[in-house]
Amino acid sequence: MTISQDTIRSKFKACGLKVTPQRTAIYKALAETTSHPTAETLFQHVSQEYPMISLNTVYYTLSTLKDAGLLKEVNYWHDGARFDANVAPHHHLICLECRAIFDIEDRALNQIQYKAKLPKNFQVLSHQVEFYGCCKSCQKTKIRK
Amino acid sequence: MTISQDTIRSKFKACGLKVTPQRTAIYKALAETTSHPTAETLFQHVSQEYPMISLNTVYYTLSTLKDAGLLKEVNYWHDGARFDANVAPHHHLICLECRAIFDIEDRALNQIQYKAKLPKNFQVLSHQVEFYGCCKSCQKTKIRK
DNA sequence: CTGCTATTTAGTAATTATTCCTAACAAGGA
DNA sequence: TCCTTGTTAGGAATAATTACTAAATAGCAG
Repeated sequence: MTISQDTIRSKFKACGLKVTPQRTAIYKALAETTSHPTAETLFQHVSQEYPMISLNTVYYTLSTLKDAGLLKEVNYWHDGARFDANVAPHHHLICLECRAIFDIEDRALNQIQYKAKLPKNFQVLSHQVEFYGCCKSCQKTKIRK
Repeated sequence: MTISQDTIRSKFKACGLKVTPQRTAIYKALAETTSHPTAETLFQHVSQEYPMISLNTVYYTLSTLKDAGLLKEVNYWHDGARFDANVAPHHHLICLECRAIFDIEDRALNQIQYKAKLPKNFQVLSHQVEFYGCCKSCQKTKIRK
């Protein structure tokens, strides 16, 4: 799948972002794959066309595009592992403000594996549902501001 | 909530793990909280009782207990962020072997927020379902071994 | 109870992913 | 065309984690 320069241009314009070659190349590379690449992978890809590009620029650009809503991080959490001695299947509420994690026990959520349409050639071993939002105490803090 | 030394001892024995004071303290700290702490947080907590403990030991222990199935990582992914230009709600299949990520579009999964029993005082903004397992090509590789 | 061995621990160094800082650069409006 | 501000490149700094190694110790065999 390809995406035209014009399409990218208008997306950037709509977000008030300048249309630079590097930014365009990074977004294009991401939009034309379904492989959910890392920053490093994108850097290597874009480096072929722009050998002078810096990894820093890739990070900066990804951050900007994310703030603009043009991309998402699959794994919201790439910093600091978080551990849990509760090894039974359960799910989580995650506060985007303070990064608190709350448990959810819900039988229906444990069963979704059997209700969703999943490809047969992928062997599913477990699953986990993550709800993102704002916890009770952060809601209060926000109002204060 | 507290967990007895004996309970911990028998859990370790059942997994063939030696019962050491440090390991016991780390597991106890984790099992007695629902806060999903980081390695650093656990280190600080256990340091109060064992001032000589090293952060390294905490990592080693967490890794060992994880392999033994006595704990889980909430955020399987704490390394390398992965990006996606598809900002529409969708879900993922994640291969635990090669870390490949595949998209799942499933209307039912998009709706689970309204079916699950969630606490009212948490403001949910979005959610994501992650299925973990083994992708097609890694299944083949495993058989070869 | 004693000694042996493999596992575990602590300490240090190395690695990886990411962010910070700054000066040069360039997109796009005036 | 010029200016302003956002963007880029490069180098340094930071944070989380892993690697390496020698000393310590749990738990088994005798």
